[in-house]
Amino acid sequence: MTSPASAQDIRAEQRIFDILASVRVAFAEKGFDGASMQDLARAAGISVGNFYRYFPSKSAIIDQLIAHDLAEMDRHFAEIMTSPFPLLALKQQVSAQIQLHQNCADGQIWAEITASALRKPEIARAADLMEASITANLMQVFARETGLPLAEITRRFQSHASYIVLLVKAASMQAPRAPEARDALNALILQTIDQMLAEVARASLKVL
Amino acid sequence: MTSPASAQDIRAEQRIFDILASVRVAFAEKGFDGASMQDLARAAGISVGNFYRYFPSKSAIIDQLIAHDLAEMDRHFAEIMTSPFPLLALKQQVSAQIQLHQNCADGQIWAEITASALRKPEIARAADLMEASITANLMQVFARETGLPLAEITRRFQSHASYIVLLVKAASMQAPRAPEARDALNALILQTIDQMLAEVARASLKVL
DNA sequence: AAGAAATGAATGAACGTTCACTCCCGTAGC
DNA sequence: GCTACGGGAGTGAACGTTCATTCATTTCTT
Repeated sequence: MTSPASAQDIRAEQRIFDILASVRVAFAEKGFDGASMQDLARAAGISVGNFYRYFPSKSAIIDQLIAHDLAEMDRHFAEIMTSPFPLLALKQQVSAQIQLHQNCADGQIWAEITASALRKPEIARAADLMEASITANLMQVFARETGLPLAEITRRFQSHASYIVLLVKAASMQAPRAPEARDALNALILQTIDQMLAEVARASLKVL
Repeated sequence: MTSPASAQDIRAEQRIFDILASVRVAFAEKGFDGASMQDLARAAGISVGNFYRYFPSKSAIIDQLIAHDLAEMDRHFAEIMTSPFPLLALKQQVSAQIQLHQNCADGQIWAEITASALRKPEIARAADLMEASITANLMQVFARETGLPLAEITRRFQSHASYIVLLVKAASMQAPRAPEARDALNALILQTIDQMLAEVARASLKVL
């Protein structure tokens, strides 16, 4: 942070934070293309014109929304890393995320990001950055848990990390279904994730 | 089929088939909302106005596109069921699909369907129908392989089928990445699918 | 009063859809 | 053999609407 961050700036930042939270719902309901500026304005409770005081364009809103999600994800990982058993904390976090994402709008946003990342280079860049950040964080957790050097962890378990990301994303993007069917499916997904993490944990035992 | 299906009707059907194939690319490139009728017309090589001689509206095009995909999927399953070892044939089919979908536009279309199914009820209905059809087909394959009654198969392995569908979808929706990373990830996904199918196969051994 | 915050009507472009029209080809009348 | 004609195939300009964006204006805050 290079700026002095006056109280005014902080208030503006908080405002942007709030607006993004409101806007997220509108985007989830209608999609990035489908939601008009009117929709976003209505959702955020401000006028259309006022939007352009906070964001230079509609696509900038989307960019910041994704960046905001990335920051939050980093915060989660920071929490995980402070835990005495990071792998366990990770498991709990993941399990909670899968349950949670299906209830709030996050799954729809992820689906939207995934779809538009495949055709809009700018969003693809943001999505790649997010995946890279998450897998890098996972590498940190793995390294911490196993005591192995980061380079070796990366070489051996990068794909495991990518797979976990894929599974969490896919789980959150699920269409709503009957509770028992959803629970059974979630269980299978979590089982696979556990397997991946178990493979990582096993790598550390060999060292011990 | 109740209609006599004159030669003219057949030609029109073929025309629609061709148009859908062209339109699929345009939708993949710009998304369902992002692709304008002008874009679709250009992709199909016909005028905008002429489109409305074949489809009553833009959303009808999307509906028929999905219906067309479902029909093709059913054809694949019919092929699998004629094999002497359906489970093996299924494995090969799935493996091929995962490799293939990432190369052609199918992954982007799936992502688009997934995203818009979460917010447009009509598309959600079509997507549900597709998932139901695929899992039903998988149940048939499982029943054929294990010799167990369909009801028991469904009770025990419905979630396995849903999980396989989820994995194949997620695999095809992957953002492009380095070949070795992609292959490693695909291997993990296929490993999980193999596990699911192995669980099904094990059910039949208990009977023998 | 001064400046920041917020408004919503105005703007031109682009949207999905329609429609009056041309083109083409097989056939009937002469 | 030539012409007139019916109708399906195809066109692209025009329609009303909605879009993202701008800006002159008003409302808050201090």
